[in-house]
Amino acid sequence: MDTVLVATETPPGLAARKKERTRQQLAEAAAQLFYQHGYDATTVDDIVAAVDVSPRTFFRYFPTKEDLVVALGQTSMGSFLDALAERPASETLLTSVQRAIENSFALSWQDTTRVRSFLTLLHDTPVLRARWLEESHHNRGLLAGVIAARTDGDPSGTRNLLIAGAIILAMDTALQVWFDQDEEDEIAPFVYRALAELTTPLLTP
Amino acid sequence: MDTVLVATETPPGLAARKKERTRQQLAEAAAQLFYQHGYDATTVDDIVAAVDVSPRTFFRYFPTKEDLVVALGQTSMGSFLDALAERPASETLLTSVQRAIENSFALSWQDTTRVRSFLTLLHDTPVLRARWLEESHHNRGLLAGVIAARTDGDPSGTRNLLIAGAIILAMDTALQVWFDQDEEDEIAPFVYRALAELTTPLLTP
DNA sequence: TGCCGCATGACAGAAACTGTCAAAACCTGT
DNA sequence: ACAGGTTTTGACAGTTTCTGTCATGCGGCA
Repeated sequence: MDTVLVATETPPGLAARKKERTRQQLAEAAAQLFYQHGYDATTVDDIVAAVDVSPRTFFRYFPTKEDLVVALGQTSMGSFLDALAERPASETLLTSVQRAIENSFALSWQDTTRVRSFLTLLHDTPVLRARWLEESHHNRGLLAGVIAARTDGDPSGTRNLLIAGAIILAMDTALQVWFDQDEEDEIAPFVYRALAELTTPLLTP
Repeated sequence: MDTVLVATETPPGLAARKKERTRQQLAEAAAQLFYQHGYDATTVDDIVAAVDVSPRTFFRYFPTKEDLVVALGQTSMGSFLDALAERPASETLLTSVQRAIENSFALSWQDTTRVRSFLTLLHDTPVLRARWLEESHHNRGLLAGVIAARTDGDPSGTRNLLIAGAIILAMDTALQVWFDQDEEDEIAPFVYRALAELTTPLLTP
């Protein structure tokens, strides 16, 4: 996908590595503090104090405090879209989606306690939930693009937008239902079940 | 539209009316300013100056500046849920939804320029879009409750959540598509078409 | 080593909120 | 119409999030 097999590959360099490290440290510190004291009770000053950078620097990494939720929720939507794009258009979209999930989300769903922590944070922080929904909305657009490439090629067509939305909806709903039941079962089956149930939703009397 | 023919009716009282009036004035002033200068360029001070109340008072009516979007987007979701709840469970959910829409949303969708203004605001103000999505998320929960009452009575069941989500999804998508095409056609048909297309989404190869 | 560029820190400041308390407006009963 | 109780409002101080700006410093490179 990007620069492969070039011998003189430039390994990110010290500066780039340091930058990525700071970003990770900020996200991690924020996660701990959020999970411990809650989102509102945690100030940006608290976060930067834990990493020992200036508040100004924080906002160079994250445009807003809310945007941390995108870093914390780093599910592998990118890999999912890549995986889906590579599935043959000859198979059913439903199976393509399932295969793509197996090679992307399924991995991040292994760590159920991590997922549960994140969902808990979303559950009782409306402003973060809003920001997360906006992220889902964005991802829906990307997904519509991938689906369009399989079919008629129109990423703004009603049908493709609907299908993309439905897939995101199934994932969201499945996570919600998984979250509501307290068992620490695997997450993936919930998603597959939700996807299956979507195929005949509005018809029953 | 208000207080007709009842002599001894307790008309909300002077205070209550004044309060409602202030709320409306704030929302209206905000709408004008937002549409004219944009959301970010409009400060709370600007809004309260137009209505001549103190900034502190504004936050007693709207917890945050973002919450204005709920007042501006006052589509008749309440009436829709009421109307849907009164439809007989014997008819298809799809037709129940259509009938309910005819008696609620269809009316507010008449004013296409108003709807377009609102959608434009949502379009280029991510933070408002996020807040609006959160509102939709909330409404989805209410809708799931109404649907549950028609069927198995479990508002947290996967199926009911999915169906509720799908209906909201159809509306959202329809509005989006209507917004993207520039014609000032009626909105309702777009929604009905989206609802119809949802009945067989994931099956095509 | 010396130069360039980008990341950082240290301000100052705007804007969105929040708590608190006194003044004003409204409502109730006489 | 008026007194007393309740509710709403305004004023003020303070916190928190976020932004512009500029000087300093570190990493990259000749």
